[in-house]
Amino acid sequence: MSESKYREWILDTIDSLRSRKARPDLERICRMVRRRHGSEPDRTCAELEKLIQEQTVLKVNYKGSISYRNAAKVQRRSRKKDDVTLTTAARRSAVEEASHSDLSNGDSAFGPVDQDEEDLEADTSLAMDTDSNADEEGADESRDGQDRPSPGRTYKDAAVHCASVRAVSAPCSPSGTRPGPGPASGLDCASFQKAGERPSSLPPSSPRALTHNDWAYHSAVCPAERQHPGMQRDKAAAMKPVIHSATTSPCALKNNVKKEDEGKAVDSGLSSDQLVPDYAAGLDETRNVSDGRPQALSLPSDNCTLKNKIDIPSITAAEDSLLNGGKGDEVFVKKETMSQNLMQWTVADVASYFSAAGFPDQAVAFRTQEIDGKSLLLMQRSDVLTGLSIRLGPALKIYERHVKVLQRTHFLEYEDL
DNA sequence: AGCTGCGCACCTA
DNA sequence: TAGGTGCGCAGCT
Repeated sequence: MSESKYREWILDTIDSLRSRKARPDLERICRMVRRRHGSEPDRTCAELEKLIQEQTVLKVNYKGSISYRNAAKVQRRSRKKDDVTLTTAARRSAVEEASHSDLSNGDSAFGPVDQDEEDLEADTSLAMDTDSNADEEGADESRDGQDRPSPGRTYKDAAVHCASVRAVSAPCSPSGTRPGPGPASGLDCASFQKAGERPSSLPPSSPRALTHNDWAYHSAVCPAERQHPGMQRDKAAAMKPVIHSATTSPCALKNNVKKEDEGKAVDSGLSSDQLVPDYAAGLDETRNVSDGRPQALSLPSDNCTLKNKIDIPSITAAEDSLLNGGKGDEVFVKKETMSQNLMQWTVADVASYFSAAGFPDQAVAFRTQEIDGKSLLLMQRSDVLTGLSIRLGPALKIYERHVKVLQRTHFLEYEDL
């Protein structure tokens, strides 16, 4: 309701700014929305964040400053390359359809996501400092406590509050500090929503869509990393290895995955575009992984169908491998086992899974909503974010790290079989 | 003062 | 060459 209203306002505002050749940045958007509709900048900012998460709006770093794009329009731009990407994209289509169909309400704002990002996923981390982590956090705060008094807050304050991004992105700004040499570096942080976000039929705002120096951020998820632009690179670099080892070690994928990654590095050169969806989620995940949490997620219930068959890392690795062209048999086997079971998960299994994944509170919500394996496969982003009445933070993590991964893996496997 | 329109330069495909 | 983007400036309210 009010959300769609905001969505409309914000998109109109972005369009309006664009039409008058003004940069659709946070400040202008907030100002215009306020002037036209009387909405508080904070609120506008929060809503904008949501739209970014949905990819209805793309957040990009263009010529050194943050701009927002109406994803529905951006995506019209580049199709050619998308066609190329379709190879992989097509495979995901099933999942993607499921996860996006209602999300974007036809806006098809699937911008920043593209397999390119997947390709880059690993390496891109280097370039991603740009991001807006603080942003997210700020936005989250706004969301959590929207009533938060913002007396006398100016648009700029809001901008700062919501998009500390700017400060953060400064380092990679135009002045040439963009991480990484040349455009190739532009691609970075990709991964975040990497796979599965875009219906194959929507070549949308593939990275290419945002040309120039656009960097799309998915500002929703990934916080920490982005906050420290300076250290991000290092951090990311440091993490990379962690990711792999942590991810692969448990299973036989190890070698395959590693090779894939090497390949990725190369590929990334291609897609090097500018799109930089917040891939922090990935890093975030990484962190968890290294913490040893989700990864070795041994399924909780003893009687459940999942039992010891699944472990997040293996799924992820398998997926990565798959999405990147990996063909390790082991991967397939693993996945097969996993998704067959997924169809058989009971409500209790699902709850146990999330509980074991570190979301005990949210697991209750799944149980309450009677989400079993089949339902889980049908869940869309919006279902997870809003349908379970769970907090946005964990909801995002659950969706991006678990639901989406499970769905993707399941459908991919389905196609492969 | 703030909003709007737009010429123009820049950039990518 | 076409099309997207946005700076910078002038005019308007």
